[in-house]
Amino acid sequence: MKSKRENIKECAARLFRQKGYKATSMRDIAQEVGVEAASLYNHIKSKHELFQELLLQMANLFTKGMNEINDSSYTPLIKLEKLISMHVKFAVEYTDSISLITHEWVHLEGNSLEEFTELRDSYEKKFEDIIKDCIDQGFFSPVNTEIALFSILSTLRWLYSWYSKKNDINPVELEKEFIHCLLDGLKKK
Amino acid sequence: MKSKRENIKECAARLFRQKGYKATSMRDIAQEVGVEAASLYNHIKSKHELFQELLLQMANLFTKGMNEINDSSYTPLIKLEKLISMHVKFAVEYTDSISLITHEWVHLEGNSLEEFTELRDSYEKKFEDIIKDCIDQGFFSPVNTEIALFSILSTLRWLYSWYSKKNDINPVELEKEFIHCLLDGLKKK
DNA sequence: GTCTATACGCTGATAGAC
DNA sequence: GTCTATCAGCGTATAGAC
Repeated sequence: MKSKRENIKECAARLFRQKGYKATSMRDIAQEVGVEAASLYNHIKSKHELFQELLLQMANLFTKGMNEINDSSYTPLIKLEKLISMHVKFAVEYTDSISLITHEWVHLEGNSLEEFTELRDSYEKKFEDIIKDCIDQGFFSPVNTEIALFSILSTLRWLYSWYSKKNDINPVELEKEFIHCLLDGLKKK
Repeated sequence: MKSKRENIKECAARLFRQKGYKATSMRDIAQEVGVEAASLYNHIKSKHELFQELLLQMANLFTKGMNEINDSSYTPLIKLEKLISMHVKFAVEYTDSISLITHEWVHLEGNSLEEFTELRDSYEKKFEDIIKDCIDQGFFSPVNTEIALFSILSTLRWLYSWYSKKNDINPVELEKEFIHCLLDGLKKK
């Protein structure tokens, strides 16, 4: 059974995604939940708390997934495949919250902004290191790792929007296509 | 000499990018320009007019560029290279306004929203058709054109943010790297 | 826990003096 | 064209009855 608080968070995520954080009012959220705005404050402290919780939860999920994959004994190439698979999985499972990571994080304030950007930067660094390993170990031809990272991450970040347009697509199929499309171009011939 | 109106638009674009459209107030813009908020209304009709002008201007630039390239007699592969080159050029030249295209267009209203999405959809369709031509004429191996389009466009859409982080990079070099990175993976071996 | 009532700051925009 | 003064409306959030 979903708690009232969980329900509020889901409604908020949906609206934040559709209209943006700043353009979504507490009255909007209340209407979506089916109560008056004042009642929301029995379950949450503020609008911003709601927002930062959504964002940091996602950032922590990605960090946890990255650490598990990175600490494994897979080859770096397999690690990249696992990472892509994780992004596809999250895009399907958390379509709304995940959109906030790409678009709305600028509205974070204070500690939560700092925490978020640290998690993100550290994630990106680990991702790039794995690409470097792929080159060092002869899986990839030598490319500009920064551009390769940037290109892969950009595509993965837009996955959620693309998936919501075409949700007739089988996630397993999607994953296969993406691994092929993002990695095969980098491989040594 | 820059008109006052042009100056207001530039200041607004910078702030819309940094804080988002909804979070930027007319008083913010006025401060950046160096006047009182009321004075802005001698040059513009409303905040939204300012916003939609910035967005539609960029959308029309892209459409114009696409049409010129598409109507040329280049091979589809060269057309793609020209398109990437155009994206790099615009990302360098219009860094602020271009960010609005990716992030802030949801705040468009009425006719301007309709006009914008039509321009964007038509742009994407033409882009995909060129990719299809590349496959048909044997430049690319047969791939899922939708995913290829999506992957290329996602990367190009993030160019501006990446470029603002690393503006020590030579745009000409950048262009070469991107053409290599985005197209070589698709080519027939 | 939910409601109604309300505080009060900030918003986009206008009126009218200079 | 720019300013000061001002408006009506909406924003988040709280107080207190039930």
